Amino acid sequence: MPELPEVETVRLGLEPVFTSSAIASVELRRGDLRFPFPPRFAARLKGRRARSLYRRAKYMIAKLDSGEALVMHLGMSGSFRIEGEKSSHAPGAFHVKRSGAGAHDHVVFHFANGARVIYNDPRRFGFMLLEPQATLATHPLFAGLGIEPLSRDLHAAALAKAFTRRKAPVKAALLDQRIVAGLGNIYACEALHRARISPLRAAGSLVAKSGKSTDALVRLAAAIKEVLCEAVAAGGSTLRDHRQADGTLGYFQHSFRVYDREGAACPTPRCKGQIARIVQSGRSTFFCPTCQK
DNA sequence: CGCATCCCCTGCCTGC
DNA sequence: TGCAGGCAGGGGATGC
Repeated sequence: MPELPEVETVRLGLEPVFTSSAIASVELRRGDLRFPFPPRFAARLKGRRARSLYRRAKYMIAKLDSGEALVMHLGMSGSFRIEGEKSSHAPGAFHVKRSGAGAHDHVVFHFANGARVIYNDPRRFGFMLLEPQATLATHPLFAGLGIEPLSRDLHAAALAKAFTRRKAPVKAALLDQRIVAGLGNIYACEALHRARISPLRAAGSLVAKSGKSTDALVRLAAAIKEVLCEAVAAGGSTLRDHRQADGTLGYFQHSFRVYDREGAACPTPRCKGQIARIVQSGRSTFFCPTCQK
């Protein structure tokens, strides 16, 4: 389920576990997810401790005290859950699940303090890698990544530069990881609606002749940040509730203005339009043909 | 090179 | 009730 806000929520939940205790052992329940696990995956993690857990696009990266980086991607259906963690919430309660392996539990990290982090992924589009920290930036998965959408690097001029002469629809351009890294299908739709830009417009048509940015790109850059920030805040709330550290959608899904709302009235004030669904690059696009131009 | 299509895999929902 | 078909939030490979 994860898009960037969900990955960020998962990262926030996992960070204290990964950085406060060493990995005692790792159980692999199968040899591969999307890719085979790296050679000696469990052995290279045993005894290691993470100095940090950060996010780039939709990747989570744990910097280990061995000099290696554990890279984790949730794909379409990956999630983590935490078990066996001491909680200040319910002192004395036996809330620790004695679960046997659930279906599709593929990896279990056992930590020295007794916590377990379990990776579950029915579709197995997720993956984990172990790479030297020093060369991570040049790894094929990371070398070509575009602008981090929640950073200061995302602004109208940067979008103008990236969109110049691009004939692909702006929706496709927003999903291109080489342009904006980590914006997924839902939030691309949501951002375009908030910016009142049609997903069908050629990306290059949003750039001024001079190559400079336009009002539309100013709105788009702001809309991307705004919708992601709101979703991260919503995910963070559910995390603080201690209900889901697992990356399923938080209640922000109830705030979608267009995604999965085909046929509904456009939520833009005074707009009489109706949300439409089309397919672009093989993926659903939801938008309002009336107010998105 | 830029862009569209297809595919990896499983689960869930819809319609017959 | 069962079953077939379509669809899913990611992203890489392929081919035009």
